[in-house]
Amino acid sequence: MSEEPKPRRRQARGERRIAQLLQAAANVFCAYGYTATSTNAIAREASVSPGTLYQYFPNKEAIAIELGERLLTEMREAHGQAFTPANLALPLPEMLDVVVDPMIAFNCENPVFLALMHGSEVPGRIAEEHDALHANLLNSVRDVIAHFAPELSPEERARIADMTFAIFKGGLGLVLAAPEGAEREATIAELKTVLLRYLSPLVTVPH
Amino acid sequence: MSEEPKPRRRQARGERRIAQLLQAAANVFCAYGYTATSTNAIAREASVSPGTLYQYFPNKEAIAIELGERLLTEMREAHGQAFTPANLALPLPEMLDVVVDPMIAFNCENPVFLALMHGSEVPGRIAEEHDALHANLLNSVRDVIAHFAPELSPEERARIADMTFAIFKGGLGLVLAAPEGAEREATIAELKTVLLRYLSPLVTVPH
DNA sequence: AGAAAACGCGAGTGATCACTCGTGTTTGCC
DNA sequence: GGCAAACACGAGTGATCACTCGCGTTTTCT
Repeated sequence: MSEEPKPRRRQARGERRIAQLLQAAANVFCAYGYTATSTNAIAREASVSPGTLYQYFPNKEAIAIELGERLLTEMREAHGQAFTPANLALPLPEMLDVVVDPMIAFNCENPVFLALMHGSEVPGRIAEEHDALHANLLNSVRDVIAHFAPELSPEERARIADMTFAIFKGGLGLVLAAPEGAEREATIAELKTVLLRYLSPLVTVPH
Repeated sequence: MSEEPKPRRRQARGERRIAQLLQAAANVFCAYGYTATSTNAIAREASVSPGTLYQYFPNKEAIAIELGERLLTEMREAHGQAFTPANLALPLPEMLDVVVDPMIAFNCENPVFLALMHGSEVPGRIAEEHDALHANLLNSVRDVIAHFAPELSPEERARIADMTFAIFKGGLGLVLAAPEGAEREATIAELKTVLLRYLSPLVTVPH
């Protein structure tokens, strides 16, 4: 039961290669999907030989795992910053702004996140972690809804949270498809309008 | 320029095999996705040898094409029945019922449709046909919105139609994920609530 | 400087997959 | 019944892909 069976000494060059390989993997995963992407294609995108790739990752799945874990960590940070008690106390329209904007921004900067998390073709490990994150996000949304409409039954709250999240995911796809600039901003505004119109009739607590 | 280069005489048994193979393909595509599905797996699911499969389809892509075309034809029928002038003249809540219900029903009966049309891993031919269908559906939605809110600018209408469709797709995923029965019905009702609350403030024409 | 270890390479290897082919069986037609 | 065509089979084939290995280069440590 040794704690560190492989205390591999890694040089700065190695860390750079890993980042470079993960960036290349993100690009090709984004373009062709996980299954259709070959490890040689990742190496080529990174301008590196296949052998070099396998110096840093034991197999193809590990690349997606590492990429997924880094993205999930970032996502959890964005999630934590978005769903703070202070933000939750805001009136509904402002609350939507401070919760939706960071989530949108994260996905705009990391389009591979959706690509990896969405497909059912991803390795099991990521799917599990994604499910956990998904459950966490849903719980946060449930809490928000409970805060604005405490008299709803848990079943109703759960259903509304599911629907709210589904709307967000659908709108997110539109936002990512829109060209950056005014059109994207308009799409984001429209998404917030949808959420506001859906949720505001539920509010029974004055702010 | 002969019109029928291969007037293959097909027996009833052959037609049955084709249907059987397409059904099997639908099952495995649905479970594992197009890319991860092997032709041998399709043949096995259909209790048939690989050679038999290739008697009816020239290659793997052709299976997805044929399946996709049959589904698209059915979908177009459902679409045509849903967006009739008579239905369009209904008040908004009833209009939502008669348009949303057939679309939901089709996707519940053919879950492989979403699986094939959604992934970017599908062969190009289906993606093209799907884009065409998508554009048609969007146009129909735009017409509906123009009917209820004629004073909106075309850009606004387009954006609202895009968002409406995105909401529907997101909600559709939830509906398919819900177990059949009361829970699914409740999810469908919730989806209609979303659409109603989003669209009703736009209505400026009395019915 | 010199040794050890990390880095880097790319042809090679075994497995898997889409697809074929030679052969045997069933069906439709006279 | 008998013939031709459609149907059915499954081991085999070439290509592709994930992954390896032997060897040369660069970095780090003393």
